This record gives sequence, C-alpha cells and structure tokens, in this order.
Amino acid sequence: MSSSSTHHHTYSRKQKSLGLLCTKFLSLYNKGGVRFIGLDDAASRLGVERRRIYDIVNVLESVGVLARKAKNQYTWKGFSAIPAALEELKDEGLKDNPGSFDDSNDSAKVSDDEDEEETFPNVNIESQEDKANNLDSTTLVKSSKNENRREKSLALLTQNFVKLFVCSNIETISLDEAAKLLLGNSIIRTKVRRLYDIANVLSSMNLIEKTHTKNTRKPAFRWLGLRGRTWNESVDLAHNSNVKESRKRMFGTDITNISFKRNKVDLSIDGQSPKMQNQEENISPRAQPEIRKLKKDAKQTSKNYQFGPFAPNNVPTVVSSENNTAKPVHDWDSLAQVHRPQYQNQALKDLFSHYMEAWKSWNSEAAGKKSRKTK
DNA sequence: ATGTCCCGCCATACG
DNA sequence: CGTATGGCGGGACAT
Repeated sequence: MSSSSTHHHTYSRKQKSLGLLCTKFLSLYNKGGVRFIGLDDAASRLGVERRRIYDIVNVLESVGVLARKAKNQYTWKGFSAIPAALEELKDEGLKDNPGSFDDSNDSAKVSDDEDEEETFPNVNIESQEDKANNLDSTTLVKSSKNENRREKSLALLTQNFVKLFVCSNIETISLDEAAKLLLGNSIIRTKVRRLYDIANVLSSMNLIEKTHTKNTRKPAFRWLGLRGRTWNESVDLAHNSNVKESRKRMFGTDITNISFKRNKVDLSIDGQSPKMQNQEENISPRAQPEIRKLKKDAKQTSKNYQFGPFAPNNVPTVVSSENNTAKPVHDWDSLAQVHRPQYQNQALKDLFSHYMEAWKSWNSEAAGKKSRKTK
C-alpha cells in the first residue's frame, strides 16, 4: 500500500482533520434510520484508519451521541441525547470535588508544585462495595488497571473538559488553561494535544467554537452548549461550513484524495441508505420551513437556573435562528454576556483557586520547555 | 517562532 | 495466539 505517494501535494491538512472527519461522520449517520454503527463500516466509508474512528467515537460517546453496544458496535443516540448527557455531567461535576481535606481555604501553595495538583477531576467511582468484595485478585487487578487506563482516556478528558463549562460560568477558555485545570497524571503537553482532538470534534458539533481569550490574545474555545438549536432527531446539524476555503497552496482543483479503501462494504445493518449524503459537507439545507420570527427572541435569560440551554426533558419549541450559509448569528453572545461570572458555590471557588495557582505557577515556570524525558 | 494536530507505532485489553 | 482499543508523542503543517 502506501502507493508511492508524496507526489501530489494536493495534500491539505485540513481535509484530514479530525473535526472535518467528525462532521462527515455525523452527517453520515445522522440521516434517519441509523441505529447501529460499526467501526469498520465507518472507517471504510470515511476512508480512514480505524484509529481515527476511535477518537471520534470516544468523544461522541462522552456527550451522549453514541453509546457503546458491543465490540466494534455503537448505537446512535442522536443529538437529542446531548441535553441529558450534559445535565448528568453537570451535577456529576458539582457533586464530586469533595476537597478531601480542604475545609479552609487552600493555604500555602506547596513549595514544589511538580505536577500532581489534581483536585477537581475525580471520577466518582462509587465504592459501594469497597469492602464486601468477593472479587478475586484478578478482578481487582484488572479493575485497577482499567481504572488507570481510564484515567487517561480521551473519553474522561472529554467529560472533564465539558464539565468545566457546564459546571461553571466559564465561557471561554484556552486549551492550556483547560489542560492545567484538568491535570491528571499526564504531562501537560500531552494533555493539551488531546484537548485539541476533543475540541475539534466538539466544534464540529457546535458545542464549542474557537475564538480567542478576552484579552484578544491566545486562541481559546467558547462554550456554546445547546444554545437554542434544535437538537432533535429531525434535521439540523448545521455544521458551519464556510466556503471561504480557497486557500490552497499548490492548486485547489479538487479535494480528491481519500483513498477509498473499500474494504468490506457489506452494509448489512444499513437497511436503506438512498443516495446518502452528497459529496460535500456543504449541504446548505437551510430549509427552515417557517421561521416564526417569534418575538425578538425573548432570550431565556430569565432563570433557567444557570445555564440557559438546559432543556429539562423536552425540547422546547426551538428558537433556532438559522445560520449556516454564513457566519452564524451569534446572538447567544449577548446572552452569554448576561451571565454574570459569579461563582455560586464553594466548589467553583475552589476550582478557580486552584486554577489561579496552576496558572500562576505555570506562567512563572514559563517556557520551562523541553521536558526531556529520559527515554 | 508558536500553535495545531496527523499519523501510526506499539502497549493493553480482550477473546 | 490474533484482534480490538486507544495512549502517546514525533515532527510535519499552519499561522
């Protein structure tokens, strides 16, 4: 395989990005009727290696869009499952963070802040059977390993990343900051890299959007959440597909690449898949049957508790101010402004304390760079 | 130079 | 053992 290659430099990184791949994945399986998703099928259809599918699937599962069913098999839950998933992550996040032994404000900031400051991201693994375990050592060991494994999984990182937004009033955050907040056991650098992956797929779902910090400095991501979009099974996907991509180097004649592997195109599960999606991701549906202008959009600034877009259980009549063709109308922006960045609970305060500490130390450490890990 | 992040080696988990 | 998962990070591409 490999095929000589290295010839046509039509190669463009963007075309192979995880985000775009995720968008394709989504549009491919969001078209009604899909219930099961085989990883092999997805991989061959999207023309990528299995490895990439794992990345996507893991984060999608973290937000409820997919659910693992069995080996090589996932169940499509749809965007409508997102609200519940976020809700769950939310109180899960608020619930944990026991603080272990921190009743008073964090005192002193450890002289040597190596890397092990974790305090927030704690998978609340209920130990309801921490004592009465008839489990043989094997199980214990395995469990321990799984835990350790899981500890650094993309899925967990994703959940914690999301919790960051959903549990606080943080609206925008840079990946560096996020990585520091979500310190685990891995080096910051590695974590940031993973965060890029996560951010990309989350972006393709429009749960977040790339921007820059308030200081108009470093790039960062802004939480969009459910906004007012119709996260329902019907239609809607609205991947912001900008057509302003005529930024080619060599020559952009086509997007041809992707070597359709055509591995095993069985498609047994897919009962019907007409013409499926067109070639491009730019579907420009914008159908929007009737755009009831409604009122001026009495934004739900009222009291949705704290985060507007949390549909309790149903799907409110949508408000969706379509967008798509061009720059999405961010009037959520103003909505976001309404939210006062005030911490409403102790947990968040703590979180921010640590955040500040980490930030400062990291900042002072500055470009410590070159961790030169003894290999 | 710094920010992104693709690619795929290879350790693990699983069967 | 073979196969399925998915950490992890070198280093290429973007800005």
